[in-house]
Amino acid sequence: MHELLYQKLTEKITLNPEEFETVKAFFIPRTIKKRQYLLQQDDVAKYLAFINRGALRLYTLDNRGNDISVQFGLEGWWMTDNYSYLTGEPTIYNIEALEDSELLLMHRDKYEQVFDAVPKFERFVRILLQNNFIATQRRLISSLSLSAEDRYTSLANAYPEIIRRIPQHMIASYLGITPETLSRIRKQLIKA
Amino acid sequence: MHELLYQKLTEKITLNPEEFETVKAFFIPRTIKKRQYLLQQDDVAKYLAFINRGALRLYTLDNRGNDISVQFGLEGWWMTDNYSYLTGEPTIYNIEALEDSELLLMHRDKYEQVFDAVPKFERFVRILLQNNFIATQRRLISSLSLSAEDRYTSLANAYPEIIRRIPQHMIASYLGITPETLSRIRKQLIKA
DNA sequence: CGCGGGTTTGATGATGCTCAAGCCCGGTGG
DNA sequence: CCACCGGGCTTGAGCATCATCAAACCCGCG
Repeated sequence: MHELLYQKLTEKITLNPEEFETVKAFFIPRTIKKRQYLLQQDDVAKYLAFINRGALRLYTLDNRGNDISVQFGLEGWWMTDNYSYLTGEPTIYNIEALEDSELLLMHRDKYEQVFDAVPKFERFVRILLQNNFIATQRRLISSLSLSAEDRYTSLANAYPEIIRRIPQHMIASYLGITPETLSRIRKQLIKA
Repeated sequence: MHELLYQKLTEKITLNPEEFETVKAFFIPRTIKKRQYLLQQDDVAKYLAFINRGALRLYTLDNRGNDISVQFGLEGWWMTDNYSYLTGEPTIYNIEALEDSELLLMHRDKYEQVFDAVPKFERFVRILLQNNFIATQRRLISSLSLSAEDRYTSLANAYPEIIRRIPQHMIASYLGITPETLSRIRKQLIKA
């Protein structure tokens, strides 16, 4: 159950067995079925989720009620609304399960405690935040400078797994285009 | 010279006079003239800059050579390429002065040392990174969901100072539109 | 005074949206 | 086991938004 977590942590920081056991004890395993929610708008993000198996989506609604996919998560990825999780303010996001999923959850009450118990874990979380920031900035630049087709192909090259497992209309909203446009782009690409 | 820095730090963390003196000693004052560069593509971001006076712009070139404004900075703001600054990898960005500016610079060699000397400062930097991430995510959502006109008006409402002091074609590239389109949008808005 | 970069204006065209309809396919109930 | 939904994907036609290209204008600076 915790092998993937161990692998992902030790990619970024070195942990001896006792330290890993300590960190591990802070996580609550939970399964969540397709279409269930881990977080809903106006609630506080109580959990930081590590995805052991399955697929999640973080999205929000714009002022016209359109659904915008902000982030997807697959095995080995982390999901939460960092802002709400860290500040305790209500969130503007929703996190839903797109497949039956196994999660490891860390409650926000424990957040400071883990850092005291295993200081290296704080470094890990900072690296995670940092990487999220960099990835979001790059995505912003592509959304400002690339055509819809280029944005799709670069997503498909970087994360083929996302294309395979995530419904198309959600990928469309992630790219900032309509489902119709994405359908036409795919048709174009198959011909070429 | 350091009043604005003091003010900005104490908005987020509490520092006693000695602690502030310690932090202050880590910064190098530097003036930079309009059109000079603080950072150029393929270099390593050696400095984290606090803007005491003036205006800076962080931008990059897309694959067609178009200039994209990623971030602006005015008095009281911080500028660097966090990725390059923290990892030591070469940057893909440029930072140029749009006005004659006064900066307070912290060299990346000192970065870990300040944290040892004044641990609270680390908290400050994390809050800064965090806020950058949240702001970038929000901007991504607007760029995916709002029209060019709505993006312009919300920027103008949130940061009128930016509109006043930054050349129009740079604001256009920040919004992901051409200078011509921005000119027409402004004309429209004046009529209404 | 004239040069040159930035902004404006106009005409045209491409990209992607909207609205509407049909299709495909998996899930549900008879 | 089959028929019938219903959601998601596709297709088409017309349209809005924004880009491109070209030219004129404006104004600060040398």
